[in-house]
Amino acid sequence: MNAYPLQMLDDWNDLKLVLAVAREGALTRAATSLQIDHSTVYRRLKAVEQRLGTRLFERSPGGDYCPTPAGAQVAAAAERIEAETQTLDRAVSGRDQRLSGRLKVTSSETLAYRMLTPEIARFRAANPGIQVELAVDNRVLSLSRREADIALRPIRPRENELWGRKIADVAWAIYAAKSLAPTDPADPFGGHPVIGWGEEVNNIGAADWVNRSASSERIVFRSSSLVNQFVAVRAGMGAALLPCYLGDGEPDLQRIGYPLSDLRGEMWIVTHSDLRTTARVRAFFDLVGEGLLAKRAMFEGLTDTITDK
Amino acid sequence: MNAYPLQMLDDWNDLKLVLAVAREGALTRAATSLQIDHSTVYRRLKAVEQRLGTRLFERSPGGDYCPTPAGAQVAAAAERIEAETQTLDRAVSGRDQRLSGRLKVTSSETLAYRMLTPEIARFRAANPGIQVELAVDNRVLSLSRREADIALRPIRPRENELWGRKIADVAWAIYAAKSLAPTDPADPFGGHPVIGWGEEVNNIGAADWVNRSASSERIVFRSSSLVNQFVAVRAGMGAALLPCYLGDGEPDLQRIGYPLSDLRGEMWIVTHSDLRTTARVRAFFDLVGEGLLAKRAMFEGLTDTITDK
DNA sequence: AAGCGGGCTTGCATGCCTGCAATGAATGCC
DNA sequence: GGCATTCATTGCAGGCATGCAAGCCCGCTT
Repeated sequence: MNAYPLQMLDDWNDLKLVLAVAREGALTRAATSLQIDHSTVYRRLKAVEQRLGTRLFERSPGGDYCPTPAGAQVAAAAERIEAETQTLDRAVSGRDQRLSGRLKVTSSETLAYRMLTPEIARFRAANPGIQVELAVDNRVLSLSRREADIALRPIRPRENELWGRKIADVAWAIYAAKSLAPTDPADPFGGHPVIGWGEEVNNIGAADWVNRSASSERIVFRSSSLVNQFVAVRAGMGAALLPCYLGDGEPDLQRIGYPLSDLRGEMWIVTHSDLRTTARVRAFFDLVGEGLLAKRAMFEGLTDTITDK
Repeated sequence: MNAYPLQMLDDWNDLKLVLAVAREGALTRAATSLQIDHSTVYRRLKAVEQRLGTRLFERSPGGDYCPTPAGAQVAAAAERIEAETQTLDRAVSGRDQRLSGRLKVTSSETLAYRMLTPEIARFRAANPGIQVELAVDNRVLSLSRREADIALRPIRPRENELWGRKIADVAWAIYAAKSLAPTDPADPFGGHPVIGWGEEVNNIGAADWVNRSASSERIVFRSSSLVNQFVAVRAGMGAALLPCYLGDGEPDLQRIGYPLSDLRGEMWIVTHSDLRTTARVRAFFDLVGEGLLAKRAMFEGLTDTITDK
């Protein structure tokens, strides 16, 4: 004579499962997103539908799982629950005072390539208990969804649930290999062939500038990766617009002209405000933040002799 | 280089676990409420706290688990999630068009004793695929929390998330054993000793009436169970106020006086509005509802010869 | 003070769930 | 038209969480 509710959904993980299938539209993709096997998804979904007595997805041949009204309803609820757990996850992590555990950092390619790795090495030496995971990704990973704990970004964060500090201004300049003799001092690119961004790249200040300043036929090599552009410059392929912290550190390169005053960006180190009290996040902010701050001159293009004139 | 969020709470059932422990305040009780073993709760909670890096409960000796701020936060979120799943559970059950599965019905003691069981037998015969579970409980089980699918209640439902139909008015009268000779025709209890409710019973119309109408010393036997009172009447212990559907069916009893016009109640069959489209709920409403409706005269006290005068 | 009882903690064997791998089916592409 | 790819489905073996049972600690009672 118990009064316990008769729950069909007594396993809350089933909701997660349904959500994943609804999002991905296929068992296999849902499985990879959940980091479990296809067959498990298949069997558990079957069990859930049987228990509920309702079909949650319409199976099209070719493996297309389209949610039924019931399935959509379940997925919607699961989505709300997911948001709840994400908030909770950050909140409880904010109480974590251990200097151990995982720490996921994301940054742009170039920053990782030139500036960040030595700082992380220092951090690791000081905090051997913390496993650092560096996600180099030119996409902006979501700190709210906890795709990373800390981001190093070339833009000032707008969302006010984020929290961070400015590292430095970022100066940009044109670079070419020293072995390449300038042919036209009046041209911003020194008369060299130009290395630029992919045609499809928009809304990035540097890419827009290059597209405006060099005619399409001058651009002999395009890459959406700044590191690739950098390598191309070093190989003497032409001139490219690079952040000074990337170009100045390379002895074989030289600047063509001064840093471009209208391209100054800002480098920020950012976390979610819920995580700023987490011990390992704070430690990273302190150590790496200070380390990068010490290299401020590098970011701002003040180390090169040209600017000293 | 995955961009998957780093979730500490990747197992949503952990939230359920924490909620249960927070609610019960002890591992053992939490375990029974979850219908799993103590040791499992112990180990899983330990694992969760370790993964989160935060203590969720303060252990007092003597086994008192008091939530820390973090634990309270988790429990609060879990509570919201629970509400979400309960809503969802009803919603998806509302789509269940099978005439199979479980069906939990709750009713008062007396109704089950006298009227309901034969109806359920009829229902079972008509729907052999449905397992009926009858929770006889004088507490009002929550249909919203899905402690039952269907309730038979002696009061008109107030909450507008509930849905139901009125079966009949319920008449009450004083009954005594036929073997007991009435001593005082002017007294509502015929001069007999009185059988009444426990002193602590309030807010039940019948109980209040008896307490008002009979002095405390006249009441020779008290029980919070109407069925017990009924048995006592049958044993010749005295007179009691009983619903007519309970008293009239018993050949050894006789009414003392007419049904009390100021105690007419209403018998309702009720479900959650989300469940009214569920096939097995609808079937129960149709079959049992009709069956009880056919016995309306019994509820309204119209079968006894006294009222025919 | 000693016995008792409730609740937490831990070792051990079982069983279920999971991952793996093979099979089958369907679509798109060359 | 055949091949390659993607996805669903099912048999099978291993591992991990679970339940069971015993041990332990603490507070309460007599």
